[in-house]
Amino acid sequence: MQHGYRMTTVSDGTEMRKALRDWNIDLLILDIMLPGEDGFALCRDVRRTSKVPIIMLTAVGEDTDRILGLELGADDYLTKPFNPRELLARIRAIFRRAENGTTSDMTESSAEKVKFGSWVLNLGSRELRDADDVVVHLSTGEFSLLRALVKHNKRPLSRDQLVDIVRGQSSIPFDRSIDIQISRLRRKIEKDAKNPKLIKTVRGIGYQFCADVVPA
Amino acid sequence: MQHGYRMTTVSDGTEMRKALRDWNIDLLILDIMLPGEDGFALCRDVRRTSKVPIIMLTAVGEDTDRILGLELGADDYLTKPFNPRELLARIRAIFRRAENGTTSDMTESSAEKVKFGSWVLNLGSRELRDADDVVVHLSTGEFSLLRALVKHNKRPLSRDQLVDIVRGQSSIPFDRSIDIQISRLRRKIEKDAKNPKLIKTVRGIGYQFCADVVPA
DNA sequence: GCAGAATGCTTCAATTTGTTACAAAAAACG
DNA sequence: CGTTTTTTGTAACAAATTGAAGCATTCTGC
Repeated sequence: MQHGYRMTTVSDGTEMRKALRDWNIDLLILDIMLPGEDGFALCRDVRRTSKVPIIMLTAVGEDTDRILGLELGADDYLTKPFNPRELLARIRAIFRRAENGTTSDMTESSAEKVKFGSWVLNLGSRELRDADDVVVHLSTGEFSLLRALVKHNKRPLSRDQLVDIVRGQSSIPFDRSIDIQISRLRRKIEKDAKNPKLIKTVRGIGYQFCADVVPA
Repeated sequence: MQHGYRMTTVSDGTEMRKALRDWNIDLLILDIMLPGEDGFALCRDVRRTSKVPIIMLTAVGEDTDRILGLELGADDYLTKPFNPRELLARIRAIFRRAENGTTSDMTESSAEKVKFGSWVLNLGSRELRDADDVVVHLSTGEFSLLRALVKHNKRPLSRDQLVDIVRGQSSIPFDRSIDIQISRLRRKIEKDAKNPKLIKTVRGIGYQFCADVVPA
């Protein structure tokens, strides 16, 4: 324990992943110059599964490196040699920002099941159940779309964003496929597809999931 | 609009406070070397009333300054000369962190619902309900406009401001589209559209939302 | 009251979105 | 493999939304 923080030191990427899995890590300080794996690769890798704040640490002070680190998902960047007090200040700044937020780990913050309206969506088994616990079948695309909307609850998502999330690629200029999927999804989950309460259209922007989503 | 961000430039502390009051600022980039007030004082001052993220910007690269800035509540610190791409990366990093969180403004209790007159406007589900809890359908544009008016309650807003808020772009010289949207909105929410009580016209200026808005 | 300006509002065309029907693609099955 | 079923996307059209044009109305300062 130092300055109120408990810390664990690891020596390579494998140990890091183990620590992330076995402990509740609130902040990661990542040295780019690790033996074995490259720090950037590690950073990007962590970002795929977790939102844990990352401070990159390195002797290299080049702009491009710092930018690359930040763009890969690091939250801050510090160049060696650094003043320990500055590190501490940056750690505090990050926690101050995180205070508003939820838990940082996507894998556990996103509960296995979520509830909205009278529906329960099981994200693991990809099952959607109504109030009577009856499964409503969703196709792969419909489930992905719904998951994306639910995940970014109450935030309008552009068609491009949705295509990107659902299909993992940017869309062609006049792609209407998302509209059709939205239409199909609405037919399944909205009581009145003409007056959608869950998936609303934001004209000129895209779509927005409007219901409260709570872990269930 | 640049890189998806809309920005406003101010030249001193007074203007900054005005902008913070009149607009919904999501991020503050603060140059320490301001004329008049000291950047550090300003930073601490902003922190007293708001959680808006702050990036400090300065030519002084001394450790002590950077630490002081962070300890005063800045979220990040950038030394001039800086690479614009790094600033952009840091801005994105801050928003990424904030994404988990709630609204950044303490003064605005993150009220999901607001009440005015006999109406209840749910900002999350984009629904407007009357005294009998009946939903009155608003188009995307109507909702955006109403949200803008409600947000800047009791303050006259120019057409330019409204277009800017609603459509995220500055308007062309003789843009009357806001008038038409106002007209449509009045028809829906005013008891007597000829004698508007909620949305009043401020001749030569624009429009003003006059009712008391309270969290509900 | 009058002229000029600002605002209100109707009409209508352009754009955006919703949905149906159908074909292509993919998956499941034998 | 070929067949069947399911899923997905395209084309086409319907519906909703929006803003421009233009005239009506209201307001302001004489």
